[in-house]
Amino acid sequence: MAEAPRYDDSLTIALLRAREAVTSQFRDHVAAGGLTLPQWRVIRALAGGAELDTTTLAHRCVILAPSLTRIIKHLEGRGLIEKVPARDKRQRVVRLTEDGEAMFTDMWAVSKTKYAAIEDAFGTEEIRDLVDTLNRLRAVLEDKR
Amino acid sequence: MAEAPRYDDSLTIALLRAREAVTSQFRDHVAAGGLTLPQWRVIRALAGGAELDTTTLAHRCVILAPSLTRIIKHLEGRGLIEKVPARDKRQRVVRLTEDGEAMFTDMWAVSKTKYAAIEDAFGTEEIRDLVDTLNRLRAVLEDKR
DNA sequence: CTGATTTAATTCACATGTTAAGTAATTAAG
DNA sequence: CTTAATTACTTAACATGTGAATTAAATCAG
Repeated sequence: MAEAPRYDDSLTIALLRAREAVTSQFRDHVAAGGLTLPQWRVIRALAGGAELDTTTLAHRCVILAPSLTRIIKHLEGRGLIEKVPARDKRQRVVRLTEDGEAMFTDMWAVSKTKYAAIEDAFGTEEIRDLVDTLNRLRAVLEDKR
Repeated sequence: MAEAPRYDDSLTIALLRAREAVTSQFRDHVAAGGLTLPQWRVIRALAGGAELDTTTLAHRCVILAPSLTRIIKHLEGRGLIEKVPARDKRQRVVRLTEDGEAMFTDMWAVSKTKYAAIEDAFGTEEIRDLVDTLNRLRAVLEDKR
């Protein structure tokens, strides 16, 4: 019989739980605006007039291309984003509509306070260190591939 | 126009990316065994003869109950896990079959080396600190609710 | 310029995430 | 003992995750 792995120590599990703990702080607020968290990440990435293609958006929002295709279709149908003509006709470039910018502005105000509450609870510097550590870990693993 | 949020600094994004970077180290190996990562987490949680109910399993594997219902059905259909009669007839208690234990033993050997490779690349102590930090963050946020 | 290759998205198929509603068994109130 | 409340899952419906195949446009080789 194999040794029983210790699961509480697992980096994978810790990351899953921490991600859930953090994102759940925002989920209800975002849902109140009729958005899911991935949809909100897209809105946020486009805020301030940015015009981004699908590949860039997918990377910044950490969403896979097939999911992003569906999300863009959804948000476009709701009138929150719109297509922008692109030189390269393979690309789909999008930006927020006026309604989309308004939606962002409304929700961002509250979202900021929720992020601030997390910083208050855990420590601003500790969070900065954590983000730095996570990014270094990612860099190391991506080099390994 | 709203201020453009800085996305690279976002704790949420950093967690998403780090989780993806870590889990992707295991995905191909697990897929070679015909399993998904959530399915593998269930196998792993049951390794060594453990008999666990759905609620415990869901918590340990960080899988929501509806997903776990499907996963259990799937793994049972493949003959990797089996039901165990429970006193409380509301509960669904499961354990690995012989095939399931064999599957775990085979895959765990390689999985361990992959985890060790991550520790080599990033530092065993750094990872322990990171896991600790993630768990403290989670504890703080869960208290806040 | 033509055909082969590469790139950017989309579509497809299936698995999981997520919330809400439903079902059956257990426990608690009286 | 009987009923109300709770608990443990399950089911349903929709959104996203994931890998493979497809389509269309741009680029490259000759």
